[in-house]
Amino acid sequence: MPPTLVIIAGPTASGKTNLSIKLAQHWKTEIISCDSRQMYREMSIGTAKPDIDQLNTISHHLIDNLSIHDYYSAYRFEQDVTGLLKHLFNKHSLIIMTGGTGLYMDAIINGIDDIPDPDSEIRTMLKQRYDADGLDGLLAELAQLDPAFYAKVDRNNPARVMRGLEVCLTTGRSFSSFRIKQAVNRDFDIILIGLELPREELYQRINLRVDRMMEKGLIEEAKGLYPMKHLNALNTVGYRELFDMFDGKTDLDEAIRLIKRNTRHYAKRQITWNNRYPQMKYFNPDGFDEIINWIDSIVACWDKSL
RNA sequence: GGGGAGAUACCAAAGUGGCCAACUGGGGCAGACUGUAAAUCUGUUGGCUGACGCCUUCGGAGGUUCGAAUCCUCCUCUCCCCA
Repeated sequence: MPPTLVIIAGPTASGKTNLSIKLAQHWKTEIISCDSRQMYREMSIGTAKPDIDQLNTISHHLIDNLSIHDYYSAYRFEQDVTGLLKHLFNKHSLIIMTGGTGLYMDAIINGIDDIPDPDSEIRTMLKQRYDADGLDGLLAELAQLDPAFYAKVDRNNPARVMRGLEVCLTTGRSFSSFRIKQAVNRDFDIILIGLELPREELYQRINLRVDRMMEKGLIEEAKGLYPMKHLNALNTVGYRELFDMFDGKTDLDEAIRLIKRNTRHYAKRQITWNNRYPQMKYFNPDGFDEIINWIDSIVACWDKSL
């Protein structure tokens, strides 16, 4: 059997965590998290991390490995995961990766070009320019420095425009010149499993989970992080709505309403993202046996062809 | 019982004779996305159509008008105030 990475994808609250742990127990293997927020050790309740028992049952990687003050990126994730896998495949022929961060997942599936980390001062400067003067000046500069990228960026999207610029300004080269979509050859196989629920049911689960987070003390957790609210890691559903409440912009009921709504929106974006993978095979999160059978059948097929 | 206000699309709410299939917000739906991505951005939301366009809408029934969500009459319902 060739080394195999089974990726469990699906929108938030679709049951990825529980299912992955059951699968990991079945195969006696380990789990790599693919979740941009569960990496931060300062956040727990609002990111729906696996609980202590779950973490003790199965060993998880890339959870609590960062501080909210740290720099991180999809490229670093790709480096971290490929490094980890090299090591883990010595112990297991099958590894599970679970999580909802589409871009990170994509960095593993399709690879991601090697682009230098941006200079943090340049990043800050661009943000300040944007806040002060808006997008027009930045767009004009981007058109100069990288006409090819300028031609296809979404010019309404400040994040995209600033990203292009920060690379141009940091490296002295055009952003486009780095974005070559270099094909990757992984020395392992990937099986993509998507979890799917009727929309209505998914939304119910989301609403319920938010209520549970509140019961577990999300407000307290957010309160502790409030002084750092400007950090990007804290620009996260469940936290920023509470920060607004602390600022007196909303009351508690409204904050909860918004957390639920924004989580639903987030789930929808994840579903849309996953649609880009025609090879993704969808299952109901309760379909444990079907999933096992499906994966076994694929692996058996590969074994035969070897 | 008397007086007043109002009924608009999934919800809220503008519109007060033609520019209205109807502002706006919410909610929904759909999409883009190679770097802090739980982020950031876009489209759409009466029906049919690829499109031109056509059809049915603004509580109900009539009426006035070349033309009505908008004016008139009656009816139904809701809300508020006084009793």
